[in-house]
Amino acid sequence: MAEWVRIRDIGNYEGETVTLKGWLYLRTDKGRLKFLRVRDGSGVIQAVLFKKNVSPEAWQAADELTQESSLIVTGTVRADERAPGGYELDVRDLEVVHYAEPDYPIQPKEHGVGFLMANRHLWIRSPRQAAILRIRATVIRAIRDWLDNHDFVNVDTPILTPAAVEGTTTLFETDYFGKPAYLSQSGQLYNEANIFALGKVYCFGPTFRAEKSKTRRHLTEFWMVEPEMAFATLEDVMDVGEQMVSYVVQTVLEKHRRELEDLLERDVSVLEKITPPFPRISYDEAVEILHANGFENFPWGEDFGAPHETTISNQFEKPVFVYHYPTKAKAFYMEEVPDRPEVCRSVDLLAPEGYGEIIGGGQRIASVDLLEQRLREHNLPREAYEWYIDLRRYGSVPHAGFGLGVERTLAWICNLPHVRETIAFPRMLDHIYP
RNA sequence: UCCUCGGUAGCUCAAUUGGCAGAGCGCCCGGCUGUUAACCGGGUGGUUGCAGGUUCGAGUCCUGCCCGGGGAGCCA
Repeated sequence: MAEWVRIRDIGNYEGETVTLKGWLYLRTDKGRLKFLRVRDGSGVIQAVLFKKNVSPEAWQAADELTQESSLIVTGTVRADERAPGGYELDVRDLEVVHYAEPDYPIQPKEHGVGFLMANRHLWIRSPRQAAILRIRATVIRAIRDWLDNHDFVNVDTPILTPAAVEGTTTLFETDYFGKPAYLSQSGQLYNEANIFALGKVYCFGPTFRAEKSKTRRHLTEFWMVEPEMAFATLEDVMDVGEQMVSYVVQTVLEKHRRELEDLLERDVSVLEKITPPFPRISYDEAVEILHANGFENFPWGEDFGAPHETTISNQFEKPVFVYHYPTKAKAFYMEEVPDRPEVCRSVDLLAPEGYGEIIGGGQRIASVDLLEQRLREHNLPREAYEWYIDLRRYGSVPHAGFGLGVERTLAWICNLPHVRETIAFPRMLDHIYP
């Protein structure tokens, strides 16, 4: 057998005889000539069989190949403009590992999303879905690389959390040795403890929200990276956010330009513009934009819904930071703006093209008194927060952080209609199979 | 939870005013040395989501239920 190579690297082997191991994606017979579209997880290539060039056994084997059969092919790599991808394999030998049963449900044609989701375990084999999953891996790695290279320490925060931190209506409850426990919605509060040990930290893991949300932007289980920094302010959050997001986008462009253009039909020119700095506007300015663009009656003080976010982000080519939200519209731990307590030092980053909020964060309350006041205002059980209050009692510092949602970021970069395509097995309201 | 659209062959869909259940793809058989979701010929394929009702007659009309898509609300 010749050297086993990956299809992605096939251009390095022009004129050489190589072996590929993969699955049959598509077959076209033309008499004594067969075209086999073979994929191996790294890419797809067209293998060409001429009857006169292979053994009768190999020809017979190829004749009986069904879609998704696994196979090993050996042949010569040849550049050919007629082949998708520019290279094809002139097959000399073919071995079938397993004949797939002839009723593989997913055809290379249009299918409904309900059918595809029911067959998600097979759908991920299609080139477009596999490309998204490869880009997802690049996004995650780029995030980690950027943070690791900027002195952030990765500290894992717990997924099982104790009772009733902020009400249980949006938390998944589980049984913890006879007591209720809840799947984590965020690692932020634990991150705030970790920065006092390590300065700058991040956690990166799955988070769970039991919200009855049924939109293109919501999953019940999704992945979030949450950096947190000691001796930091709202402005530091925006600085880090725009640097990190830009690095992620440019890294994806560098590694996946061809997949973005060919498989995802992404206009990469809009991604090329994603470089620092990002526009920064206040909540007040955002409300003015709404008033001038069809939402004349939007009341100051309300949080933005999806149509509002889209209208605001459509004013810009880059993601836009919106800061200083009304204090009442945000979480209890947000630091207030000096001399203007009705707004807080919070920030959201809205992705372009209507993809919504991909970052939410801000500066945290540093004072014991203000934190205790906020806990009372929000009717939160003080005993559950004793440890959190301690952080303000022993060397409190200004600190800030944010969370970035992997799936929404990926949906935006890949220009996907729905976040369900950004993860291999999405968990949604009413969908937990397969 | 609310609004809205939908459910017909394995898939994507059609079926006029209530009047014979259809096509393409897939799959099976045959043909073709450059196909790009090939093409040509033949074959295969149905509890019209479920239950009830109106009617000589229901995929079509009515009632209830189930399931799915899109959106809203919700959303550290």
